[in-house]
Amino acid sequence: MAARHEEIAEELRRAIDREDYTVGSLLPAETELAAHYGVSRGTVRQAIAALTTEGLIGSRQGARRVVLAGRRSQSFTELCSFAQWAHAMGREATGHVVSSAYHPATPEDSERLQLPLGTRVLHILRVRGLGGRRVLLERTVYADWIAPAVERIEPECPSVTQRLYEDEGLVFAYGEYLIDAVAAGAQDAELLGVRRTSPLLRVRRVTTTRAGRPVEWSEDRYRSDAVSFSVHNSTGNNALARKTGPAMS
Amino acid sequence: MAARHEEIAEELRRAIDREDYTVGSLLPAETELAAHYGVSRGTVRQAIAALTTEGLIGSRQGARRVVLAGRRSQSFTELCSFAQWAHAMGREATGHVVSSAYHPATPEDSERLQLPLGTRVLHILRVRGLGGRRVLLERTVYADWIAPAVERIEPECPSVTQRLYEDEGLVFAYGEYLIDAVAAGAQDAELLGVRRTSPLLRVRRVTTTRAGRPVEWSEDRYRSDAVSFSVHNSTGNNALARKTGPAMS
DNA sequence: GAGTGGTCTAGACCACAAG
DNA sequence: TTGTGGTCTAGACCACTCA
Repeated sequence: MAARHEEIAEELRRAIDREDYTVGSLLPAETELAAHYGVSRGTVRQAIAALTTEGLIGSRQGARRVVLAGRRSQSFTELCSFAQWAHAMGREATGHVVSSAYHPATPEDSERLQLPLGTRVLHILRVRGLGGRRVLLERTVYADWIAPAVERIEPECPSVTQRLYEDEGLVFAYGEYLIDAVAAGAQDAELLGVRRTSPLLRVRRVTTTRAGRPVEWSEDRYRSDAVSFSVHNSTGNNALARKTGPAMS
Repeated sequence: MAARHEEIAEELRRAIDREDYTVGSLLPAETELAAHYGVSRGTVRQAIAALTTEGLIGSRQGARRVVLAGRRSQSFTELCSFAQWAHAMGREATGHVVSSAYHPATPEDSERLQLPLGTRVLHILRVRGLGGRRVLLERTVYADWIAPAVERIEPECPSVTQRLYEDEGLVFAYGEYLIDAVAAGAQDAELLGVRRTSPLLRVRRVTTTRAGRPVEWSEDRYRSDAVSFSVHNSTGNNALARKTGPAMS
């Protein structure tokens, strides 16, 4: 059973999706919503806070809240799991392990995974497909404590994330993403079926458990004609930041 | 005077920056913090909610909160304003208008800026520099109601955002960003001083006022060796989403 | 000036984690 | 079992927007 504030948040999202509240229109006052749902004002505010961080509505003291966007963003799970994302869109995801090997943790591995230098970590190179087309190259490094479970997964498994949840109860809870563009190298070009020097969208990410323990870090390269990323941002919720690249520092 | 919960949030951020609380360590309990700051538990929770959406700390029911990251993300203002971002890093930003012209709003303009089809909107192409290097090409479309104010700004003005605030009191409050990679075209290559087909990071964005009124939309192309973007995300705060590109739809 | 959201309190009960 | 965060309430006062 979900919390009452989550139910209310979900009802409001649906109402926005249904265009009961169109983009640019005003939401009812907190007190009206509280009366309508039979809850206290605090609970309504909690529901509304969720929609605010999702970028769906905006507010200013003294004025009614405004509907900013109508599209529902996907859950964190769908962001972490390529297969679950594909499934939510009604498409089929494939996965294929190109190589898999243990290496001692480099200083970079060590810092990102919070492991001692030299710990044996598992490097895996995967090609991921969407609807029959190769769209993504994943170069992933797994922490030593999860590596054995990853190794037990068959090479063609479409959803590693789901398998790690089913087999180990492992849940991804936090992620940090660094996004830029790179030219396809020889290996990228061959595995993705694009020309060398084609532009690719690169995402370097670290994913951790609910307890803050890093599980994996990965460098993902997407075909730029197949995938893009979207971010909602506001004065009250600055999840996105611009960084200088290596050539500027 | 800032709200008490903001002061507390700021103190906690500084404590994390100072490494009084190191990454991976536990935060004091809510009740302890409430007693320490002499406020109620609700106020502490409000402060902590801010750090949570910033991706600095994580929490699970029943366990103490965990410090997830130490780096402070930049404000929304610094994301919107290239010049203010540069200034915060101790660098100098430049701007140069290459072309400026009115055009009737296309269906695309009309939808993104929520204006009637055919409204005369202002198209501006700018090259932005950072520390003497050209790093960004902005192709921006301004809504009719702000265009006259934009036209009055001199072509070499380093910060359009700041001028619009000073002259018009205009504040950017919400943004939606769509990020992917493209190959540099002939004009891109010439204006940015890179080879044709070089990978560029493309950001298409719409920015709106606090009242939810769209001000501008822009297609920005960054030299991929100069700039990247970072996003914090979690189960409770999914600002980031993956999208299929045109070639997949 | 009326209405609205922002802030803060003080207390209650529950669900979950960890020893 | 104990402590923790998660949920919810009922009320108060303030700051701001808008007619």
